[in-house]
Amino acid sequence: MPATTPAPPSLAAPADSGCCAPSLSRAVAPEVARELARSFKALADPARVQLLAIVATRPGAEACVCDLTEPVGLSQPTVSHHLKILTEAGLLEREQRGRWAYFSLAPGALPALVGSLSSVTQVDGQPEPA
Amino acid sequence: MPATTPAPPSLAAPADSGCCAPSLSRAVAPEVARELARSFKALADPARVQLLAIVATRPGAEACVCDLTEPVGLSQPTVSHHLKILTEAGLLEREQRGRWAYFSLAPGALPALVGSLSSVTQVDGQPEPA
DNA sequence: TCCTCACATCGAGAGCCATCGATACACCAA
DNA sequence: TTGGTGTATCGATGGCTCTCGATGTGAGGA
Repeated sequence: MPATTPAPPSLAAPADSGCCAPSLSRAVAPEVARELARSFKALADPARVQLLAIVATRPGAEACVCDLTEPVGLSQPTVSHHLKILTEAGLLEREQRGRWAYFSLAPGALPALVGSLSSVTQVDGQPEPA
Repeated sequence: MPATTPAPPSLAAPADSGCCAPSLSRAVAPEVARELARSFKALADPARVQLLAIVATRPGAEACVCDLTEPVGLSQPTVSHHLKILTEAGLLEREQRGRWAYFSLAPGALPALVGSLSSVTQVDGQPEPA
């Protein structure tokens, strides 16, 4: 919808200045943004999304590495690498059980991430129906 | 909880095979995972998280490029680059208005992304209280 | 004790990405 | 038409990351 409004900037800025209001800014602290981005980076790989999904849909919601290499079609070191990233991001939990390392969804991690994103973008209360 | 269970794998697998069940897999289609990862990759940069937050918290929930360069502390070409990535990911909408390009949150984009993630990881119904 | 197995780490190579200055493009005003 | 201004694109560069084979590590079983 290319509205044909001439030039009224987002808020009450002097007509001359065009747009570029005085910069209220600081909508989100840089550290918060960095932390959020760090979490999303953990989700920014197809293999890791698949790993999360496979772990989540397993009976008991847990899986060992050998359960995961075949479905994602990657080598064992690579899968181990991705699992480490997911664990360090707090999305998975690791539990050594004998020779096997079991990975499970970290309870509440994803909802917390979603909540942070929502609060930062102010869409938590009103999910902006399409 | 480091349970000391000897070796009972996640589900009913033959004792000899250890773990590595027959691979039910296909918890999520590769294309779906790729698409989800693509969206999250757009959020996997602190500058882009900040941009989203700034746009969202602006009165009118829109901003032009010149509104954004200063708060994020990046050059105009770099901000333009990030905005393009967010737009191509469907998270922002671009509207040319005279000389200015206004960016606003794409309605429903973030909730949809959150929904996809939740359905893939099966945590939508039960948010797994910590 | 020795072997086997599951997993992590190491080191290397290839590709991707964030960032910038320079520049091109589009639009408006005079 | 000309000049000024807001944005997008281009090309280069440095850093990051995905991936693998090889190897190390620790736990169980014979």
